[in-house]
Amino acid sequence: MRTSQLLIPTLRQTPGEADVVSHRLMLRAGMIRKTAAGIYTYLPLGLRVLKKIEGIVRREMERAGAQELLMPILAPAQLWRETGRWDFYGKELLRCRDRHDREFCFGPTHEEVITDLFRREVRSYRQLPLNCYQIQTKFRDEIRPRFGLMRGREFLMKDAYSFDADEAGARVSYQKMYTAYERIFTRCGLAFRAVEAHTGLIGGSLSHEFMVLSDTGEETIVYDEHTDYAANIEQAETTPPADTDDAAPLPLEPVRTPGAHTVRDVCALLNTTPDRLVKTLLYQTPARDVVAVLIRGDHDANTIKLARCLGVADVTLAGADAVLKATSAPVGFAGPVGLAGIRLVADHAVKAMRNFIVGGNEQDLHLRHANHGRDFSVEAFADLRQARAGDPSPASGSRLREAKGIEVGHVFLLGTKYSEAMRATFLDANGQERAAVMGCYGIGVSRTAAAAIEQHHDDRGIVWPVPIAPFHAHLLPVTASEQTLHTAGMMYEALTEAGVEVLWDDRDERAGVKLNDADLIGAPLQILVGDKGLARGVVEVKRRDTGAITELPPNEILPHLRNLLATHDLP
RNA sequence: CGGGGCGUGGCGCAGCCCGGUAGCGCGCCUGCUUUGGGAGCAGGAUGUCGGAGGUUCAAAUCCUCUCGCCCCGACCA
Repeated sequence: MRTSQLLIPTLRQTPGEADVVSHRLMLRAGMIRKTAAGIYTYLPLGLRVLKKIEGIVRREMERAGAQELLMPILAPAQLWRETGRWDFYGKELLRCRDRHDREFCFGPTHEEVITDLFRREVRSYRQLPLNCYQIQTKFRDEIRPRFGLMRGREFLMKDAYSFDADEAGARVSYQKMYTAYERIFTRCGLAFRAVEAHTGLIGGSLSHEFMVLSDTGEETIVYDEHTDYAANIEQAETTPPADTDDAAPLPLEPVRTPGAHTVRDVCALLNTTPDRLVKTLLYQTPARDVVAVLIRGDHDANTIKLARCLGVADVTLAGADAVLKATSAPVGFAGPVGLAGIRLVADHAVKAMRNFIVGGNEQDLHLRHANHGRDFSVEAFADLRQARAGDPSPASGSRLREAKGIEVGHVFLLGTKYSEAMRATFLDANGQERAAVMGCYGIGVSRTAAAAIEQHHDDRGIVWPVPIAPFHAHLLPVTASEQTLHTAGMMYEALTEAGVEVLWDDRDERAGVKLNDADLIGAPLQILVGDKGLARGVVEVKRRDTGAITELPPNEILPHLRNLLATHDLP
């Protein structure tokens, strides 16, 4: 296509709203423009990239046996009430009413709608397994949209839903999607890692996230260098210390700790280290009950694990007044000894400790040489802390490492959560009615575009991987002579005819402007046509990634381009 | 929702503290010269200073309210 006929409003300066690389470059390259907070218009260049990613996703979905359909963007409240998510999903679910005052929501995900379709249309096990997907705009009313397309409110997503007759079949479907995702992100040219994940608002029993590795990622993952083990840090299991401290119990001893309400303060005052302390954290459940959890001083609590252990939907850190009420002390002095009337659980690292320091449930008081079993008892020891780099890997025991990632895909084995709630059943071979076993599988298409830029850029602009580049080649006449323009025109026709996606910069601009825009836009190859080269009968093919230039006669360029575009050493 | 910050021409910003009727760079338009990494000269256009109210002889500037946006946090897939 010709630049003069496309809306590609490149910017020299970065608009003030953009902070992260992908956001900045997408604005500057004229790919997107903001319409409202977290809501963007895709300009021609941006849309071409989305279409490229969609194409890869479609091919791999079809290969894995999924079929495409398209569900509505609005869903009736009634369906969401059936699964309880109308209330449970919270403010992220954008709701509206029609002229008859009927309630609807903008679909943030489509389990309800697809399950409704399934229960209406599928009767027999003979129709299973079934896997349907769509590529559609989703809306989630995020608390804080940010980073451009990385966390928008409106975004493009591929979501797939599988229905199987039994758990074993569902696991096969899950594995097929997992494999398809690996192929998709590999084909997009991304360095990624599949990690064990928690299931959040979607629910289910087994889940993996596909993380594009990038320092700007919002997620932290831990991984084992020596095995396949990798997990979202929120999900990663921790193992209890191998050795139990076998010191003889010493008598419990109160110690004054004026003003020391943090682990650090107490350690400084008592000349010890955080791993000799046990902090008592108070949380509130949705039912407003206060619960206490014991965590070693150098560890952090994991609220997802805690909520799971307590059997509640979620927990939030208790406020100062709730702490005062439960412990009769200000924040910073809570302890398990003599703490009555509330549930008390402990991280399994605490089980191995002896003679540790705890809060005294009184202002400016701590207790030394506390021991569980003797001075207090807990309801349960469990994995309740956040994993961190250096922890032993659950797979090999070697030390876990940490990395940042951008979640671009997420697969869930749902089980029968939705099919039971919505009575999505079928008759099995014995004529028995059974609930379908489901899985669901999402890919953030627009987020993938942003993640690709985070991973593939330099200080001049975007460096697109070939499969998702908006154009393969950028044709740049760098002089204004008749000869140059004529040659460029001929090459444009010939290359386009041959199926190469060429963006022809036919603007009346200086070479510098064109070259800078080309670097910004980031097509993998640039074709420079100018008087200098033509005097020797050649044009130049320049790789965007390495800057390497090859000189060739115009009529020999096609095979060279094809070769470059096909090789994997391009980004 | 808590904390911080910002709304001044298409973009980036100054001016605000200390009120006197708006300026710079880039871009845009015209002409001439230039033309292989964001040209030079000359001329020109573009601003309800986010909105409403108030104080004042006078408000971009001070006060109140309001809308929008960005960053950090809480939150989330």
